[in-house]
Amino acid sequence: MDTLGTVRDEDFLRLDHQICFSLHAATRAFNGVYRTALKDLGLTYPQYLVMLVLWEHGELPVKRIGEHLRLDSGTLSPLLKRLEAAGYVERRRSPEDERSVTARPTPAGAELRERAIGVPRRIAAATGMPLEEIRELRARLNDLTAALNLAETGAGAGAGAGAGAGASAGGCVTEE
Amino acid sequence: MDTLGTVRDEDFLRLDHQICFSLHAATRAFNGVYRTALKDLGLTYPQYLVMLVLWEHGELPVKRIGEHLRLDSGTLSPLLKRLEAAGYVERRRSPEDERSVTARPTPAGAELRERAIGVPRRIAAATGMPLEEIRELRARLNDLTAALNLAETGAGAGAGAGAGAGASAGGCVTEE
DNA sequence: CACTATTCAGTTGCGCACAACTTAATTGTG
DNA sequence: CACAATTAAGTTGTGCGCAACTGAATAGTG
Repeated sequence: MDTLGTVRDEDFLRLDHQICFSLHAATRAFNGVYRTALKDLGLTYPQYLVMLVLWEHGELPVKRIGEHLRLDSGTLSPLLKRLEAAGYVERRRSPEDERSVTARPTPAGAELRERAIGVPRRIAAATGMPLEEIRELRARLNDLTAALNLAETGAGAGAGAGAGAGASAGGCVTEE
Repeated sequence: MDTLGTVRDEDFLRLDHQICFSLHAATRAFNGVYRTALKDLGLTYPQYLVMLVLWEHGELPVKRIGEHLRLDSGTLSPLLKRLEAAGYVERRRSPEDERSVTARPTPAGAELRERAIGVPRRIAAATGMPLEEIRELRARLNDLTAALNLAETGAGAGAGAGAGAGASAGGCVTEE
């Protein structure tokens, strides 16, 4: 098996190109498929992610939505404003903490879920992958994300094994 | 093994949430790590991708860069303008086809490669993955991207096996 | 040759992502 | 209680990604 030490920097530049670009391209390909699938619903893909969270949890403070999706208020505030303008979401200041704003689906937003419920199946079909493989890939990506987030927030080079990768995933993605 | 037919739509909504979000999150985590790694060089991650292509191929028309990275002129034109403003890239109209504009690294851009050559190793270390696993993941993502692009550009539901997925990847990513 | 169709780069407009900042409310401490 | 530190949302500015469009150059057709 290759180790980091046996590969020349030159080769790394090429491999780097490939892995990071693959991820980049896969995400944009996913976005493209979602874009068409969500066009009828009038949702963008990030808006859809927010609605998935709200459908699952009901009313949530912006902060909590951000924790589920790893997004900050700079992204969520205008996004929620647009969802509110579209009539899918209601926002209001929390009575017990005036700093906090909670969002929840309106009746129209709840109804939207019925229309969105066929979307994931179409996406899964578009991947042409069996569910088992999709799950496997998901697990791999979660490990990767956890390792990268870990590496970025100070922890050493983290060069060793992939151990501990799964640990820091807690609280990130909505776990199953 | 699961097939698409044995899973309820409800469960799909949750799984969908997870796989597409995992990809989304992994890409942003990658972006974050690159952002810090590229800060010294004054490059963003997409600018780095363009420089990788130019370092490898020398002078290229905007069109070709876009084919390598799956980006259109709407994204590349302003990006190349910024790279030009930074002094890393030269642009000029092609003499034999006045519609075409070619870009190539300036001396400063070529010199930048020497400073960038350590970046991929740091990224690889941050993933905490052995190279074999990275390659495996990359292959999986390329299949996924190919299938999604295929599904989007007309071809039927593409629900069947993953067969043929690798085919349409030709011409997309810079192959090894 | 004239004239349409295509190709390529660039621009505009919109939404997302993120850093940096502002404002307001709450918490903690002397 | 007063006052600093923290927390939550929102705002601003920059860059990417993409759809839709413009304008110029080339290719193709009668």
